[in-house]
Amino acid sequence: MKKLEVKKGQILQHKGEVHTKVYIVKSGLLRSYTIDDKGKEHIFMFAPEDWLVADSSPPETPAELFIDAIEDSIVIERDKEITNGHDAQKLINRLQVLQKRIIMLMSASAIERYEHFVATYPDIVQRVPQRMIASYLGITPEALSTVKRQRLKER
Amino acid sequence: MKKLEVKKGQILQHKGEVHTKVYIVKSGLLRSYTIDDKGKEHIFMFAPEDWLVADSSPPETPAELFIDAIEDSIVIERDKEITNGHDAQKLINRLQVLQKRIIMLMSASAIERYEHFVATYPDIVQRVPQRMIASYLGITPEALSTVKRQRLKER
DNA sequence: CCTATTTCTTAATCTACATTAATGCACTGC
DNA sequence: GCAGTGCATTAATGTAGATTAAGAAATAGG
Repeated sequence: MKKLEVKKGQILQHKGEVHTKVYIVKSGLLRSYTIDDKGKEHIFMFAPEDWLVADSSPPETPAELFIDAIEDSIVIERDKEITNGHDAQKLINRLQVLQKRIIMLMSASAIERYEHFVATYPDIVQRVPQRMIASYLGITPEALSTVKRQRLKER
Repeated sequence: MKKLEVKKGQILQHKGEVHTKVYIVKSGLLRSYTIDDKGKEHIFMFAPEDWLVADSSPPETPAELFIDAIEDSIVIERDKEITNGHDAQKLINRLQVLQKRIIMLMSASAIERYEHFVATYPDIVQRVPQRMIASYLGITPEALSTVKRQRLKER
């Protein structure tokens, strides 16, 4: 359990690593993401202040996610093993977030996903480049551009 | 904490209900799913023997998922509150499953998702109708049909 | 500052999957 | 036993979003 100061762009965890840690963001902004076999990047989550980022794989198995800093950040690094009762609630919160995300990905169009994202994470929209939002939504930056244009026309 | 015997097709939980329970499958097969605003059904998870199904929303908020039985089943019903240390590991397992599912949905094509599903849940493929597999994969039954046809040609 | 690199936008074309519709098949229940 | 309903498959057509390409705008770094 130690405090880290990370610079924008710095990588905290690589895909494939074992015994990866849990990161609690005190200030700044982190993200977790994968790179698939075609070399494409897919953002799994953003983690602003007070959020927690970690790969959900068990400590002994290789991580599926990279974690890096989108802004200069201060984070607390912890071992995965420490799971007390207080954490159980946090785990359930995370489950809920992931459940919502899956339902979104399965049932909503690009426009709907964008609307939902803007409504749910208004501050993050301002802080990250468009291409990362596109990556989070599961679309290309070009598609996000058109979505935003259509949105403007409709008012 | 009680034992339930449910018949094929019986609904255990409706979307919108509060204070929903956790179900542990002893035998048979359950599924959780949502119905979107366009009236379309999307299967969130299958739960065969020894799996656990539940909506991840906190007990007081309305559930997002329906849960019903695909086969006659025997299940244990439990309250969500009871979360002991032993459960923490189960929660982490679930997180991992959901994390994998999100990455799949974002990075893999229909064919790849089907291949992965067959490889990961070979027994479930045999037990559920095609349209439910399609729904789980996030595609239409028609698209699943073509995927399977292409697969046969390639051998 | 000024240049270089990355990011964003726009438009043209392409493609995976959705939609629609028709047909054959299995299961169900009288 | 056979009508009725739901399910799987096939094929024709439609469409959201991907890909490709090129220019404009923003950012970074010396």
